Amino acid sequence: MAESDGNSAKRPTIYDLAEIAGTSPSAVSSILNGTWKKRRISEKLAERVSRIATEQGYAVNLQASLLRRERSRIIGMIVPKYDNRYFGAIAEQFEIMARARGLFPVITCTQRDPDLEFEAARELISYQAECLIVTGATDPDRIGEFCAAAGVRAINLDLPGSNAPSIVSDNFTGARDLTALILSRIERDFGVIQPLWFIGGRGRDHNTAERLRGFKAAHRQIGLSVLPDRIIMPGYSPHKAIAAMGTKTLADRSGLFVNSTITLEGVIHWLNEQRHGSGDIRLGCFDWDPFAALLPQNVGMIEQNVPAMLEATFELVETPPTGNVRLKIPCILRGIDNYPVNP
Amino acid sequence: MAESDGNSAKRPTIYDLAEIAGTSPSAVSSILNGTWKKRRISEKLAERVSRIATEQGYAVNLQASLLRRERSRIIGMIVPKYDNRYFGAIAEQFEIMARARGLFPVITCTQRDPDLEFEAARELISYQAECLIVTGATDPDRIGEFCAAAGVRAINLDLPGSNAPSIVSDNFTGARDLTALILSRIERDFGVIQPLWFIGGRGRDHNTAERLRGFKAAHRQIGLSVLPDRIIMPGYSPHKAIAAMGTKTLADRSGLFVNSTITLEGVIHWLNEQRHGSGDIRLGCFDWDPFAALLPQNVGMIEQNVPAMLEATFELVETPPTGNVRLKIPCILRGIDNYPVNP
DNA sequence: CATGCATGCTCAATCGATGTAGCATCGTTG
DNA sequence: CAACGATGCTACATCGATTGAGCATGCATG
Repeated sequence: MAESDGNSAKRPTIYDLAEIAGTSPSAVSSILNGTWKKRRISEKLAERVSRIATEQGYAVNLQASLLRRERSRIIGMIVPKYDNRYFGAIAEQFEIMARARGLFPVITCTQRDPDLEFEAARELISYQAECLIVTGATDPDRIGEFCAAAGVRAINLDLPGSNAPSIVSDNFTGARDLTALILSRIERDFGVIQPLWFIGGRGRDHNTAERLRGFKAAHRQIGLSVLPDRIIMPGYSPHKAIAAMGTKTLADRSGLFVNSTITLEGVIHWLNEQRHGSGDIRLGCFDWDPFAALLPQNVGMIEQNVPAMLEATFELVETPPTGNVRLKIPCILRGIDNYPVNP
Repeated sequence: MAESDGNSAKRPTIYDLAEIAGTSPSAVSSILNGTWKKRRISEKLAERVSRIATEQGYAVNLQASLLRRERSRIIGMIVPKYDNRYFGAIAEQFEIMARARGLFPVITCTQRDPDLEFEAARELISYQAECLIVTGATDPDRIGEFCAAAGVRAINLDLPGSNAPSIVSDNFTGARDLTALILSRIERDFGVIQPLWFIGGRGRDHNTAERLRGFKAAHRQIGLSVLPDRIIMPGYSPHKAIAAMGTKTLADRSGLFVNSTITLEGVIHWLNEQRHGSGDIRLGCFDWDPFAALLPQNVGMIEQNVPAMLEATFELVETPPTGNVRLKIPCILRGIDNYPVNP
């Protein structure tokens, strides 16, 4: 970044304002931080100093202020991506709810990169965050360990860890219900009962494992067993999904369980290329997207209950739990009955 | 937030580490911030202190560090929402590019609320941000004025202001080209040449005004004039779009210019309710969304060139311009030819 | 053996805001 | 008129990291 011009005035401090107003820095400080009544500063001086502060474009130096205060009221969050509705909603709701509680939210995006996750966590702690919400981290325990050593509280959101309280969706039940829905729609629309494909995610990832467990449970419930070669876990990005599916052939009347909206992008791309565009496929997707819901093949989406998850998060923030809780928040199944695709 | 437990150790400082290591705080400081070679600290001591720092979970207190340093390297950004691909991409790219330049990005989301925008800007300046990227602000000049008074550089992104350099998409050309595309598709698919509807945004909003200008220019180009009662500007949110359209009747073979993906959500909802689902409508939308692109009625989307916009932004960050530049970044028209909707 | 220089550290002032302790002035009361 | 309380301020230490100045030691050189 360019050095600030020599001529452009430096940011004014309480010492500058005190000199202009002909008073002391202490008075200025207490006037600007609202404690002036308690300190018996006259209304007259308070008004004059406030006016000068506005004129000079004063903004408190939080570095200095927070250094002196015992609490920062900063609450940090790391999120992996901003490229889908789920994490977007988490970030937005988090900021709103934090502000409503008089806290200062700071969010950092970490690109699903374990090292960047760790560096970002360290950075937020350096900012004196009093609490860290670790969202969708690939290695939450590494961060949890550091937080513990630094004496900062950590809460895992979306993906659980073993050394800090965790709040996750009930992935098993959500996936089981979505799988059951897809299976029943295939039967209704195509008249066939057959195992589905599972596409997206990583096998070591807790949520993917849980969803696969739900996926299998729903199959078992109607006497089907899952075919191992129909489980494709190449990660989350669209192009990885496309590459992984490139090797497969998908019969008509197939059903797909798609593990995330970002994977769904790749899946749809692939289906369109394979001329599977129309009525010969049914799919459901874990996570909600308003436009994806309109895809003609789509029979249902799982919406994770972001407000409930964050409500639970802030409850843990406000009253730290004893022991290592793991909360499961039920998901919302949004069944879809789009216009008929087989006219 | 709950007070930190009395028993949990406070965060260690360089003084704590110095005592443990049996050395001075200065030595510890220089070892941990990388200036120790210049200060002729022995490798042996450096290693020992580093080890102790790791053991103790030390993280530098940025409040103290930044207070002393002359530069913060913090670069702030405010964005209105995280609920669409455009702002999500801006936020994500901004963080990546800032980090690549050795800067510390801090982003705040302001809900399109002018007061919150201003408060957030003030807060970022209080964090000692050296530069503020003001994205999609409803009142950028208010923030620009404050930044000028505080001696902090501001750059307007997405929506222009009059007192700071601005980087905006070429909304006029983008809208004109998209409008021309929709008009030509209506002629091709329906055999009619008629004015389109314009839906979404606010009339006083610069981008909406520019897009409307492009919308009108494209009509003029083929000898049509725009009908004033077909211009609906109720804001951006889906439910506002639905409410505003509730009063209108849309003939078959109509064409719609939709001003944002978030408005499009409401439009699609309304169309489906009105049983306009299938092949009797064509629309185009300003802003890109991968799933919205698959809507059968959709004939094209404008993708704003986020990488180019941020490239230009960081160029301004690095070499502050003289005078009040306003850069226009061309958009990308993504024409879509979805599977036939009139089988 | 005095001098110079390199090595390996420590000391202390500093950044800006905060808050406790304290000072000066004024009016009131016994 | 002394004592006291209220009013309206100021002085100063403090938070943790940084950094220029400086100190002590060891070794080499004339």
